[in-house]
Amino acid sequence: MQRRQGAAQSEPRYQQQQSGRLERQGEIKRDTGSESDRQPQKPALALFEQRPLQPLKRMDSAPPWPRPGRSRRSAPICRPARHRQTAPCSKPSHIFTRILPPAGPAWSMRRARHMLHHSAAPTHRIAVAPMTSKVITRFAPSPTGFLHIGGARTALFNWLYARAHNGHMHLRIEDTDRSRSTDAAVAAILDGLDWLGLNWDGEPVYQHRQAARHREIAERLLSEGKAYRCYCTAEELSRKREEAAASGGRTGYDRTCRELARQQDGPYTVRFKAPVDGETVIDDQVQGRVSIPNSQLDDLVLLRSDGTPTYMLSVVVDDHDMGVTHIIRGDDHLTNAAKQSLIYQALGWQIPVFAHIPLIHGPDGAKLSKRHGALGVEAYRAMGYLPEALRNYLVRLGWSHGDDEIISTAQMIEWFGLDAIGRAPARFDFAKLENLNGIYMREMAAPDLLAHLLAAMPHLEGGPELLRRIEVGGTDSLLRALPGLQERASNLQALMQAAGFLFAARPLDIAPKAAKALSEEGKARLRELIPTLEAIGDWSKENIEAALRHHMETTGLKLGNLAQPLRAALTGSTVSPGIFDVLYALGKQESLDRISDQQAG
RNA sequence: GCUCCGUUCGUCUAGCGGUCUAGGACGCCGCCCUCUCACGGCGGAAACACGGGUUCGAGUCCCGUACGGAGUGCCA
Repeated sequence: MQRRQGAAQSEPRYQQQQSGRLERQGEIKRDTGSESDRQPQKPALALFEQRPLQPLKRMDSAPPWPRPGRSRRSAPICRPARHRQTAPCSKPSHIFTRILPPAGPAWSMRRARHMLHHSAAPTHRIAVAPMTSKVITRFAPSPTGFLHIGGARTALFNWLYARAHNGHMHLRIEDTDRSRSTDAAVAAILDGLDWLGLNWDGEPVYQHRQAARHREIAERLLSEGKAYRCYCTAEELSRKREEAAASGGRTGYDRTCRELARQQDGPYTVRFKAPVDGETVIDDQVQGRVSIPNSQLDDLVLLRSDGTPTYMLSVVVDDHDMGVTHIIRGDDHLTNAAKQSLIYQALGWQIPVFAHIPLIHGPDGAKLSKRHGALGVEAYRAMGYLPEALRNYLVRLGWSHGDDEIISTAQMIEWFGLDAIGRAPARFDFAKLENLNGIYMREMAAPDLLAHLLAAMPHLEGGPELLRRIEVGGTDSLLRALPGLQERASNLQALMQAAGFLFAARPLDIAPKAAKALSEEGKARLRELIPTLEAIGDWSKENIEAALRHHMETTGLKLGNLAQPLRAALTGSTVSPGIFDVLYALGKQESLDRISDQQAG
């Protein structure tokens, strides 16, 4: 599965183990009540002893059996070990791997950026264990709001996993709750994924359209005696729940209707007949082996009293029908996985591989709320972040590959694996995103950055207006200014604002601070400079700089004395790219005109 | 309440029983570069939640405590 290369010789045994593990998934351990009948938990050590003895330390390849997870309390034997660096690389090193010193001092960011800039798509795919079936993941958002950042990361992980295994990622819109689903939300999700570059395979599946199929499965369960009709009303249920909560008892359904002898009149829901005792085990690729007492699992509702299917039924049926092999989703679904396992079993269907990833928290450690960061991805676009930077930031939230920070999408696909996902929730940190975005912006070739900027401008604050001005003035000056601009901005919004002076109407508005530089003395210096500038034939950066430096030599001025008034006159601000760059970007005529404006004013 | 999950610098993380005097990144502080602002370079402060246990040896394994999170719907 998410094995990496380097352990080919131990593959068969691993496979065996793997399938054995899969079979155990979702199994129900019947609790007979008598101590002697109870299956004793096999200690980890006993399992090891059954295996051929091999030295545990310093192995050249990963051990063929799963090793204990980090702090798995229930059963520390299920999680495939992380073995990232333990296996020797059999394939030609990837560029990043190659330049990473094994244990040396930190390599410079400059070097990282260089690599980022020059890295090509990997030519060698990682060797993965042969799959019995193609990997199919899915992203299944409910269209009750925008695509928030946590959902975006879930989508990313699913996308990455599918791409890494040459599989497919499907998109399913979970809209079984018709009253809360909106078309606008669906559009926002599609648009958000599109912007983030997370393309899905095939057509999106709209869950509510499968309702007939879901109902059919519920009927089947009913006829097989694995589900039953429940005539309790919603009011009764909520009253019982409140009472139970008040008395500190179990809050689940009390199973009043489970053993009803015959059908009654009136509306009913269809409930799943869940096992009452024992426990359900799920083998999670991230959380490890988790067992949940069946007493915690309810006789959940499959069909509402109006005949519509609930989420719990729909996911199982759809995931099965869509051939989903790996379910990667937020760990708020962990207990659902147990419930769903029971349904899979009742239906005799193969249980997919589960991977429940921890949620993203806000800066204060609490669950993300709209107040702090649970913005839709379109908000990140509006703040001027690059999709590839956001992807890089997101993938590092909970997943890591050694000390690597700058990870191109091609590298993510090559390196991504479920085994390197952490179990602790991460907090969202704008400062780091901003930094990452700046790195990506600086590394981008000017024409590419220009394309990104232009595409983002309709979404930026003040972007549409500037866009109109750019349409009139053309992008030539912008393209010339970009190299100087791009290393001064860490998001497109700031970049756009910094570029604003290029398209400002004459005479410029001069900021108060800048006005100070345009004292009488400053203006006089500019006046003296005019002939020098006029004399420049070929308006190239080199010529401009040479002319200015010559001018300083003859006048005895320092660059600082000249640059600030010039900057003020040219940009109306005290902050701008290097003054030679500004002159070059603006062009000869515009530069001279702006200087003249100040002489008049 | 019950069930499940988690806890390494402020934040994201590396760590797979000895190589940990705990590494990297962001942020912060200082210095350098410099025409402004940035970029960049160099340096610094900063963490194994707590208590037991296992072991010759624990950040790493086990148990407990504290704290945090999730679930506990005719929501998804």
